[in-house]
Amino acid sequence: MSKENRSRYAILGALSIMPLSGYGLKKFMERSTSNFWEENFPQIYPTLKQLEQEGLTTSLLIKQEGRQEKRVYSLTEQGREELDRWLRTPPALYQVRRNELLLNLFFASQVEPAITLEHVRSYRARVIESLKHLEGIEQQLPTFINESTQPRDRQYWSMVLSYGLLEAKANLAWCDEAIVTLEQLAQEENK
Amino acid sequence: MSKENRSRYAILGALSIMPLSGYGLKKFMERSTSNFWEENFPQIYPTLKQLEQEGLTTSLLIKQEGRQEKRVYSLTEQGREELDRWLRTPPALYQVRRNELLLNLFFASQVEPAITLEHVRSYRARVIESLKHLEGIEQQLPTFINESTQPRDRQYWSMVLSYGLLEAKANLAWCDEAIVTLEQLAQEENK
DNA sequence: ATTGGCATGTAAGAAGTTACATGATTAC
DNA sequence: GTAATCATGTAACTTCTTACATGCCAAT
Repeated sequence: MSKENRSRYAILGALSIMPLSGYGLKKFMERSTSNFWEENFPQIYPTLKQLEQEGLTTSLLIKQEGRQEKRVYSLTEQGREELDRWLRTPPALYQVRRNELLLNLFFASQVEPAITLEHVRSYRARVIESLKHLEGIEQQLPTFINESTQPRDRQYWSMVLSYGLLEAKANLAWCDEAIVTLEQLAQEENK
Repeated sequence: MSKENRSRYAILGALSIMPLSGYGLKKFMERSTSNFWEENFPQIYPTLKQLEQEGLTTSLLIKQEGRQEKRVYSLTEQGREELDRWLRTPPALYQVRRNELLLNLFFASQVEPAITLEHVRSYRARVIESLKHLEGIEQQLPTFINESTQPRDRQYWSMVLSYGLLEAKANLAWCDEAIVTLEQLAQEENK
């Protein structure tokens, strides 16, 4: 439909690994791509319907014992082609990602350094959390592969993971540096 | 008005450094915060009007020789308080930033490694560009200060800059690592 | 003449988030 | 009984981007 809608490709990509229901798609993303890509239900369900209308997916109602039936989607040949076409297209231009912490810091000379120090400290805590999360995934990668049909995915997934790890480590290093600076500024204030 | 609208604060922040017109605001952001925060005209002009209605800014029509007159906005006392209140609020929770390159890589086992290699190479070129840009700003920082009224900004701005530099260097290191891996995968394909 | 910078906006559409709405089963 | 997980969606709203629209001045 639209040119910029990349949710389609996230969904086509996931379905290329295994057929999934809307709910299953969300769970799949939470387990795998959540560090750099997520979709919510209000995006997933309408998109799945639309993809089916366009002939890129087909769905089957699966009956389950003691549980609500679910509609499981899989890629059609056309869907695979569309995914392939997108994979060959250079990813969108570097778009400025907004960073509210940096925006805050940019104007932070107007409040006491102790305030900003707190902001950076809690950011640091989140970076640590995210780093631990990624290291957890790193150890589970070999297991993750068994579930997947394509063993070649492993190398790609570990590249993606490495991106996150390097970035998190850089962020952590920055936090430590910034905290030292802010502690000094806070001390100077108290004199 | 709304809870999540942070464009307001980017604008209030910029005006706290110096009074600016809508056009001037855009230029100011391009020169300073563009690596982590940008606003477009369709956001800037309506927001400025709204801020004035709320009493957070006041404006003056400035006549210029041989040029169209401009409306220059500055913060009111109330505007300063609103900015101060925001500066004291912890920046929004870590929100997942979508990364289309990583999404592409995650599913990239389905195309030839040479394709993905090209994507990473052009990403690398953009990282290098951005790194050079940041290093340029680093050298201009002392000059930048003279224009500003608040000399204390310098330390904060250099912290913000350092964030960008560390991140860009981490991204670059990742690119080099990924390129080696992809070159190997591409060679294996050719055997 | 034509490009680039200064200057201000509107309209329309796309994208994304939050809240709402429902209901079954399983584990504690 | 109550929280968590499975399961599917809609409505409303906010936010953001692109395209459109205009016009002056300075420099090449």
